[in-house]
Amino acid sequence: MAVTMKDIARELGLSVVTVSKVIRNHTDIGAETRQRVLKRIKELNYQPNMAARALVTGRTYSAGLIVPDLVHPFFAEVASGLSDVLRRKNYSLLISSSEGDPDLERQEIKRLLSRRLDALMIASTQWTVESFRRIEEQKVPYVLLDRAFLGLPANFVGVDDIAVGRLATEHLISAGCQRIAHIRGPAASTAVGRLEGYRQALAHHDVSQFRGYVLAGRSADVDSWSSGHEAMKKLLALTPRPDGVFCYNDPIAIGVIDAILEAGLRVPGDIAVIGCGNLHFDKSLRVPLSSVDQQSRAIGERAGKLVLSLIEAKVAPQPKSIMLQPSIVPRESTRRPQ
Amino acid sequence: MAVTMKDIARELGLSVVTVSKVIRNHTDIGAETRQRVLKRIKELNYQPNMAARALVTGRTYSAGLIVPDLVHPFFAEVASGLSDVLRRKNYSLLISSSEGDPDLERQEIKRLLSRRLDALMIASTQWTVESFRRIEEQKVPYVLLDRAFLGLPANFVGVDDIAVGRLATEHLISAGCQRIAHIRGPAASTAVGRLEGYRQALAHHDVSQFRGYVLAGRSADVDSWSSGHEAMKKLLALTPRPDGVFCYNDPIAIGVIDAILEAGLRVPGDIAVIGCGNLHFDKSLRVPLSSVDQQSRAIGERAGKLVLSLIEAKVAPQPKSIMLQPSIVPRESTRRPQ
DNA sequence: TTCCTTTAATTTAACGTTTCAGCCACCGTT
DNA sequence: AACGGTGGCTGAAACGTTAAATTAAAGGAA
Repeated sequence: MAVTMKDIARELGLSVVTVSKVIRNHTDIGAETRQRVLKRIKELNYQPNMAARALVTGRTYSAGLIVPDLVHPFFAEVASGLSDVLRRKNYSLLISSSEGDPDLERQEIKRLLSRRLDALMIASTQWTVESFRRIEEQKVPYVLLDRAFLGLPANFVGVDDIAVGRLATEHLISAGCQRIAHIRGPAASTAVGRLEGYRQALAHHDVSQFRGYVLAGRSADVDSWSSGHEAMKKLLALTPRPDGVFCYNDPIAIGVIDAILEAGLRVPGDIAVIGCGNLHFDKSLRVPLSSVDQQSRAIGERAGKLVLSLIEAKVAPQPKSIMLQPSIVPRESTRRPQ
Repeated sequence: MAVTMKDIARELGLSVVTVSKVIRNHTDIGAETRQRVLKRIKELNYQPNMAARALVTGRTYSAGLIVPDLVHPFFAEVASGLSDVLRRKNYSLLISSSEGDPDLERQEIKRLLSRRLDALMIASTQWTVESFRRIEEQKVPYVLLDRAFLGLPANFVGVDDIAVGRLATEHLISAGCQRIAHIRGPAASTAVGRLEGYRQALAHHDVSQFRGYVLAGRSADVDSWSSGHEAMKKLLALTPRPDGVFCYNDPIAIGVIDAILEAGLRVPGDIAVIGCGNLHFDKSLRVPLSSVDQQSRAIGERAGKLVLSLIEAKVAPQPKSIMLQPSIVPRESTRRPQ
């Protein structure tokens, strides 16, 4: 079917090995021969068969990425940054979605492992570390994205979630809020970290903590909006009523704002709101939304560089944890006169 | 390194072929032998080496997707739908981004072809059909997504763009608009189709067309917002001023709305606005945005089914063009008292 | 008994590369 | 003239699998 080295070698009266060496830029080929081969390669539009190459070298020049949701802007940006870095080094990227389902995720890990990828990157929705042991057995380097696992010494790239919680809460405090609630995310490390940062900030600045001020958004990513909307209705029923809300992510924050407005209150006048994710359209919302930037794209880029270095390394180096620092993007939803 | 068939065969005193046949469910294996093999496979967590399999069968069980921008919700949803369909049939998906750059796209096509993928799907940013000829030469089935090429009889899955333009424009007409402007997209088939639909609707309903009412957004996807914002400022300077604007996509529409509000006018009171894409957050915008739903996810799913059928087919069937029908999602930005 | 069929396995050869170990001719030394 | 080095190339083997052809043994029909 497609052109092979053998075809080229036969045509030019050379051995296959010679052609192979030209392609891989070996030095022990004469200038004239090299030119002849290159010329013919161009003419025939020859492309090496990566499957064959992979078989003998054991390297596929491709990496896998498993995310819970491709459509979520955070993961889309991570994927984009990643793909950018890998492309430059001639790596391909296999992307698959776990749909937030741990079983599906395990299955995908298995599938990707059977493709003998050079590395795996996973934003995991698992509860246990069993899958990762599997990966380690196969000696495939892997990097956890966004969500870390306590007690699993693995490579990790993500944002510093404690800092996220701390910055957001301090931002509300400096906007003059006195009664700050938090709508937290699901039981992953990210939500735990942000909650911890929230607590730290309140404690550090001597801001009172009230009963019932920390609520869990129902289901994390599936329709965050209604999750935030519901939670905010509960918060509005409390006495004293919060005057600031830090939300696990932006879609939740949007639901929260909608609930506040529906109740006839103003944002940020009565209640200030901050989210996390810094989505593109935050500035065009009914109330432009203050948010914490998670450095999504940078996470992808750093992860890309990290896996490339892992692949190059002959022996597996000590696992590395890369924590990126978040930053506040203030907008209308927290702009209050002091 | 990893477990191979040879290992299993040796341990059980069988030939490699027997093991291979068990894995592929061949009938000519005794029940007892089959059980022994399966048991050992489980225990060792054996996974077939896809590279080796691909080498001999010529099929990689993977497909490639090239999009201009992974972060764009439209392509993210297409990818998501696609990945869903392919996963069910045990296919993997290689995704790469062309960043909207035709040269990069050509390069990515080359890269993916050298991986001997079973099929390719491309939302192309090219001007010429040369790349596609290349793909045809290699006899790899491919499907164009979203953007078609006049005179290239290729498989295509996308929305009916003329219908998009027609529906949007008719929606504005039925909202009582008399002077309808259009901010069009770049020179791809999608923008051409939507413009055509806009023209058809105006003609069909005897609505006047005014000089300067069709503007091109500067650069398509790169910062559509400011593109829409700028264009709208030009439209506001015209006499007569438009009372309805149909925008190529939602980000442009958001920029348009912002420009209108900045000018001290009301949406939809003074000017109604409709976009295209039906993005998730449309309902939470400053002015909830009416939009045309493009069926992004369905496009991905249909494309997935189409490529699967192309892969199964022994001879390349007649190219098939699948046009999905768009639908209007009315919201505040076009809600006008008659 | 002999011959044919069926079942359950095996042997051999490919797939398209890379790796490794040579080989040969030529050159400059001594 | 013999030697060693070097530049430029080749042959054989391997990577892990599947496809095609073959064999061995057992069972059934004549």
